[in-house]
Parts: sequence; C-alpha cells; structure tokens
Amino acid sequence: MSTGIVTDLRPPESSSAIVRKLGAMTLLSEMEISFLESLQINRIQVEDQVDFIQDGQDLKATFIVTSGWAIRYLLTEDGRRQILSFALPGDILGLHINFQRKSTYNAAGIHDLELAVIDPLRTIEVSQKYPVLSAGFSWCTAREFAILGDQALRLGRLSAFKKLCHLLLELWHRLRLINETDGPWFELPLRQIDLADALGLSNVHINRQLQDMRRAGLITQQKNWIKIEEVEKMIEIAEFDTSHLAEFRI
Amino acid sequence: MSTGIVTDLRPPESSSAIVRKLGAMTLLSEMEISFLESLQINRIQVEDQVDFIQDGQDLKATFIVTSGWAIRYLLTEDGRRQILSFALPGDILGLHINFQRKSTYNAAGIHDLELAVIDPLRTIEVSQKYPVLSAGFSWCTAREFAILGDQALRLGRLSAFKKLCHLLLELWHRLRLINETDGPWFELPLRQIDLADALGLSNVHINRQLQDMRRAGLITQQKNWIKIEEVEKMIEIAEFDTSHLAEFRI
DNA sequence: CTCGAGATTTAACTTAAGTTAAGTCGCATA
DNA sequence: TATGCGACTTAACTTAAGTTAAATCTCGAG
Repeated sequence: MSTGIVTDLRPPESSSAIVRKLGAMTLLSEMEISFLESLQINRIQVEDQVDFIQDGQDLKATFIVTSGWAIRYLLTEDGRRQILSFALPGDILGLHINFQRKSTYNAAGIHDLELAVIDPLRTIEVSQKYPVLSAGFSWCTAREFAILGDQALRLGRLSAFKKLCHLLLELWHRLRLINETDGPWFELPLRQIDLADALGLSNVHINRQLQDMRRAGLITQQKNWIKIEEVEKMIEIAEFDTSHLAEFRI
Repeated sequence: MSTGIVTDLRPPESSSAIVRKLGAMTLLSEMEISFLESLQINRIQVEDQVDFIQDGQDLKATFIVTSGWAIRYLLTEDGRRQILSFALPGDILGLHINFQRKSTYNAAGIHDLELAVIDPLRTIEVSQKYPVLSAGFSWCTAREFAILGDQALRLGRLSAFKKLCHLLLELWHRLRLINETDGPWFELPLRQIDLADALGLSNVHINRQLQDMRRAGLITQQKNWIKIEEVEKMIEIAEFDTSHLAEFRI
C-alpha cells in the first residue's frame, strides 16, 4: 500500500468476480490477486442452454464463471430435469475432480455465460504456493456444501411458496456478495421452467406461486429483473438461515 | 514389496474404513496407511440420535467415521427434519471448514457411531506432505458432491417408490466399497422415519412404499438387515446411475 | 412374565401439486 | 408491419402423498 491510507479493503469493482468474492472474506495481496487474474486468461463464451459439462463424460478442465450464470443439473430417463445449483460469477466448477475424471452432473449456460478455462494442475499449484487462496478455495467448497444442503431442505421439506422465497433469497445473498445486486433488485435470467426444475415443481405451479407472491406484494418483476420488496419479511416466511451464506471478514 | 508377490492390492479388512475406502481407489504406501491410522487415534462414541455437530455452532474439529453411521440434517422452524446425507464408515465430516468455522448443518449419531476426532490443522499437513492422500481427500469431496446431487435428483424428481429404491442402491454401493455388505444383504440401522426424513416423505408413506417393495419381491428385511433381491432390476426401476459412485483403481 | 415406550401398520379422509389443454402475450425476424 | 415461436397464463380435472388417529407389534427393563 504505497499511499498509506486504506479507504476500502475490498478489491475494486473492476476486478474479476472471484477476486471480489474471495476479497469479501479475506484480505488478498497484490500477488494473490494477480495470480487469480492470470488463472482466468483463457476464456470462452457459452450459449444459452448449451452444455459445457456432461454427466459421464471426461472432465478435463476446471472452470471459473467470469460473467453470467450456469446451471448444474441431472436428467431422469424420461427427460425430466433437476437443477442442482446455480453457478454465479466467481463460482468454480470442477475444482474437485475424481480419479476417473468423469463428471457426475451436466452443466449448461444460462443467458450470457462467460467462463475461464483452467488446467486442473494449476489448482494444485494453489495449494502449494498460495495458502490464503487455498483456504479461500476450501471456503468456496464449504459454501457449495451449505448451498446444496439448503437446496435439499427446500426440495424435501418446504412448500412450493416457501421454496420460491428461499431460492430467491439465496440468489440475492450470493449476488450481493459479488456486488451484482442493486439494492433489493437483481437480474434473474431464468425462465419459469428453470425455477420449476430447480425446485422440483411444475412450470404451471411456479406460475401460480409467482403470481401469489406478486399479489402479496413480496416481489416485483420487470423484464429479467426482480425486486424483493421486504427482505426481512421474506426471510421470515421462507425460514431462511442467513448464517449459511454469511458475509464477514477474518 | 518384500515378498515380490502381490496377492491383493487392497488393504486388509483389519485396517480402518478410510484406508479401505481410499485403498479401493488407489494404491496406498505403508507410510500413507500408517499416517491415516495415526490421524484416528483420538476416538469418541456417539449415542443414537445425539448431535455431535450443530447448525450455527463452532466446528472446531474434523471427524472421520470409524464405525457406525451418522446423519447430516437440517430442521425447519416447525421441527420438520431433512436428512441431507448419511456418513458411513470412512467418510469425513468437516473437511472443508469455512473461515467463520460455524457449521451449516447438524450431525447426529445413528445406532452405534464411533468417530475419530482430528485437529483441522492436520488436514493441511496432508496437502503438504501426502500428495496421494490429498488427491484421495479431493476424490472424497467430489464423491460427496455426487452423492448430494443424487439426493437432490431423488428429492425433486423421483416418485416415492423410486426414491426408496434409489437411496437403498446408493447405500448398498457405498457400503460395498468399504466391504460392509454381505452379498445382496446389508445392515440398515434406520427407522422408517429416518428414511422418510431423508427422502422428504411422511413416515406413513414410507411404510406403504416399503410394503409395496416387499410385495413386489424387491427387498427382504430381517431385523436391521435388508436384502436387495435383484440389484440390476432395482437399478432399472430407480434409474440409478452407478457411474456416480463407480469403483475403480487408477 | 408383564409392562410400556417406541416403532410399525392400517384405514379414512384431505390437500398440495401435477397434468392437460387451450388460450394469450411479447418479441425477434422476415 | 405481419408472422411465428417460445414463454407465460388460466382453467378443469386428476393424483400422489400428507394427515390424523387408532390398532398392533416388538423388545428391553423391571
């Protein structure tokens, strides 16, 4: 720090999403930030609804979402889809690769997705040379588990209405961490059928519940954007546990 | 190898479950095996249905299941329970700890659970000194994700009957890897209400479906033991993807 | 052997969500 | 400006699973 005055510990908005994400949890050195940026040199664009990882196929690369969203999902034999999780900017896919290097899920782009493609060997480099980033990646993994646990709770034990509230709150909290919310507003690039497949419901029922939510004054939608009218009230309704996605600095 | 003749690459049955589990995937050296055993010196017993990890509380230790089963679960405000996953012998809990070191789930013992309690710092030692074990732990993590993904598919998109078949197949495959099956038989230390809470169903409905399965000749139960009469047929019914839990050696 | 708590079973009834099908809307393209 | 496809909406009807409650089983403690 040459100026000697620190006005904001967080990395600037211009930095990549993963830097913003990890920087929200711990102070990153210039070296760590530039290493993270160097990981993300090789980029690809993925079209809407196009797979870039396929269940059962070789998974040779690790990906970091640099912008846009991705979905991880599974299919039943009759073609029904279960979305397992949403990958948002700064999220890592394929960090833990099994010995067989076969994927156990599909992943596809949503709307406009841009990915950084990384040689998995470089993640080993992280654990040897960058202990802070290594801890950061471990935190990302713990976070993924927390998110998947919440997804299981939603799928198994919440009503359709609460499922929707709970998922919207998860997305809002995760997007806020990487500075991609505008107050109570955020961009939701999902069709109703995507919400249905994430929550184990039919598209018709999602439609009914969304209308109930609008009528109850809980949300407002405009194009691809959605506003959560009263976050606290919705947290109450959905029994959302904010500590699972808590923001803080060590 | 002093004898020069290798009769069986797998660690003997006398070794601990995590050695059997990792040994099923890769050849472990004597040093690696004895390190794993040394990790598991400090053991505790956990009573049936008693929590050893609590949602929101500090998580200061990493655990390895040495015998018996554990459940990871969440509760809704009105006390309904969603079991996220079963931890079987050789499974690790709390491997990835977030910066805050707060748990995002509860964990409790089932039947007779014995755990090894480990200082989380020792898992860092693994990544620095034991690259094969480090890869093994990474494989464990990938496997946990695959298991949670299958759980989400079950909860969101399978019928009650298929849910049950699918879960029983998962447990059979996982137990077989650590040599805890007896052909088509395995010990199932769960009450019907535990199955219900794992599958997002009511205990009454689990009872109905179990009876249908018995009548269809798919399973036989005796005390705490269960037999899958025709694994292949059940795999077909449940649309179970065995490659998600594939056994193989590198 | 008896008792009692917990677990399982059974039945009657309810309900949340699914299915199907026929609209309507919105927007990108010709 | 017209056209057509995908997304959304609405309604009527079906169904899988939940709820409640009572009966039965099981097995360990006394």
